[in-house]
Formats: sequence, structure tokens, C-alpha cells
Amino acid sequence: MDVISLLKAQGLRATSARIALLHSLDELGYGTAEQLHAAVVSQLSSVSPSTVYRTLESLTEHHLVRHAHLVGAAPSYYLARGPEHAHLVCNRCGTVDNLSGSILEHLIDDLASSAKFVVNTSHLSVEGLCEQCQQLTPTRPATASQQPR
Amino acid sequence: MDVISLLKAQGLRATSARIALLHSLDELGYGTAEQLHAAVVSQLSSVSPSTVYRTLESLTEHHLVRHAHLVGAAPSYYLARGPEHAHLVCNRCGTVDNLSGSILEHLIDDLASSAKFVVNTSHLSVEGLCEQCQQLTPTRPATASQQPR
DNA sequence: TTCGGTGCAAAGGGTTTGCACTATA
DNA sequence: TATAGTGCAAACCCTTTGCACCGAA
Repeated sequence: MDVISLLKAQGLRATSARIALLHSLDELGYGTAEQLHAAVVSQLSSVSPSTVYRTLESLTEHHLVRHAHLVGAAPSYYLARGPEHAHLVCNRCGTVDNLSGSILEHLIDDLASSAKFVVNTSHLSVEGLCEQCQQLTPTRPATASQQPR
Repeated sequence: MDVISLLKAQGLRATSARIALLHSLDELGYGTAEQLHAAVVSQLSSVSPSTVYRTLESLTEHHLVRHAHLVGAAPSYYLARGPEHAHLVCNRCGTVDNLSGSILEHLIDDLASSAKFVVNTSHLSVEGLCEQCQQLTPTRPATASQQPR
């Protein structure tokens, strides 16, 4: 990932904090502000939480980053690659999968025709059990997180 | 609504704060802790926020109340009547509709077969535009709330 | 050199907790 | 009367903001 070009193409300065944040997002896939702050600090000590919050806001405005409400209160951020999509969140292992393409379209069409409701795709996240976790536990245990605190 | 019997059936004391909270939930349909606190205070002055939080927790444990993450960070609480269901939330007017029955089942079956994902119904809320709001505005304005602050 | 970006510390808002008091049963 | 429930105030946590300094361009 040429993170520096991405930033410069948006007229943003390629600071070490931003580079580290984009790399963290690339590695983690998804992360809350707190999780990302922890990840950035592990690469680059002494990055303040406020920088992470401000950077996420700025990157979101410049369409390099998007966020979704996956689980719990805090939004999870991710790199904006490709078109907006919905998310499948596993309540057991915390894995996040994209929900897009024909499966998503079918779901949208279905709700439009049966409930007369136009779904806002970018805000859609569906919790449940992924294929692997279905085999492990028929019952749903306490919420697990991909990145435990 | 015989709120007092509901409480006593659960071995809970029928205090004025709890009665007012249950009545507020009945009237509002859905509300965050803050919205419900405002509603309770308007009926019964001097109910502290902490009582509302503790009461919502207690009522949830006793299955009189459920909550969903409808919009934004704070959970919205509602009276637990009937089986658990999903929600359709209009981003424009804030209306919350139940998503249940065959439409919901079809959606669940669809995701199970196409994405091998078992949906957690009670945590599912779908944002978008309700039928009325589709006719008013093709574009999505700033988030409105059913109960503006 | 300039001004976008950052760190620090303080403020802010919503939620939780400890403790003494109240009021239901 | 006993104790579940409450009010108050403080503590808490996450997030935002003001301001002076730093460093990328």
C-alpha cells in the first residue's frame, strides 16, 4: 500500500501518525478509535488519542476511510476501497465479512418489494454467527471481539 | 397496561419511577435512556438519571424490556411484547417499524443459504427510508429522530 | 518559511457507582 | 420492620477542544 501517495493525492500531509494509522487499518481491517490508537502507539510511540480522532475525521472527509457501527457503541473504521458495502459481523469470533454483490442486492430488492423499505446499505451491519462458529457452538456465548481490549 | 402486575409478577417493587418509566415506554414505543429520563421527569419530577439507567437494566434482566441499537451510539429501549424481532428504522422521519414474520424469515433463510451466516435477529436493525419518506425526498437529509431532543 | 498537523491538558457529555436515605411490601 | 429502590454527588470513560509547538512541503 502506497499510503503516502494516497494522502498526497488528497492534499493531505504524509505525517508519521497518518501513515501509521493507515497501516494499522490495513492490517486490522476494522478498528475502533481506541483499538487504532493502541495499534498506532505500538508502531510509533507517543501518538495522542486526539490525533487519532482528528485523523480519522480528516481521512473520512477525504474518503480514504469509512466507518460502520459493527458492534457496541463505538464506530469501527476501515479503509475505503471499492464501493460501499454492508457487513456481516460474527458475534462469537468477531470476524467481519463484506456483504455485497448479488446477495446484498437480493436482500435490498426483497425488503423494497415486501416491506416497501429502501435500505441504506452503508449503514447496514448484520450480527450473527459465521460459518466456522456455527459448527462450534449452537448457543450464542458472550460477545467476543476480534481485538479484545 | 397493568404495569403494576407486570412488575409484581417479576418480584419487583412497583415504585412510581418504574411505573412512570413503563408508561413512557408504552407511549414512546422506543427511547434512549436520555429520552426516557426526560419523559419520566415530565410525569414525575425528580427522578434521577441513575434511577433510569438502573431501572432499565433491571427491567431488561426481568425480560420486561428489550433494547436495540437503532441509530447512533445509545441503545433504544422498548417494551418486550411478543417474540424478538428486527427493526426497520427510517433515517428521515425516525419511525421504527417491526421487521418480523415471513419477510424476516425469508431474509434469514436467504443469508443462511447464500452467505452461510446465521443472523442474530434481535440485534438486527436496518436503516433506510420508509414508504412515506421515499416519496418526499430521493436524497437522504441529516438524521432525524422520532423524539427530537 | 508557512501553516497543516500534533501533543498536552482541560473540558465535555453520557453512564456508572458508593453511600445514606426513602418507601414498598 | 426489612430491604429493594432511589437521589445525590463523585467518579469514570470516551471524545472533543484550545492553544502553543512542531515538522512536512
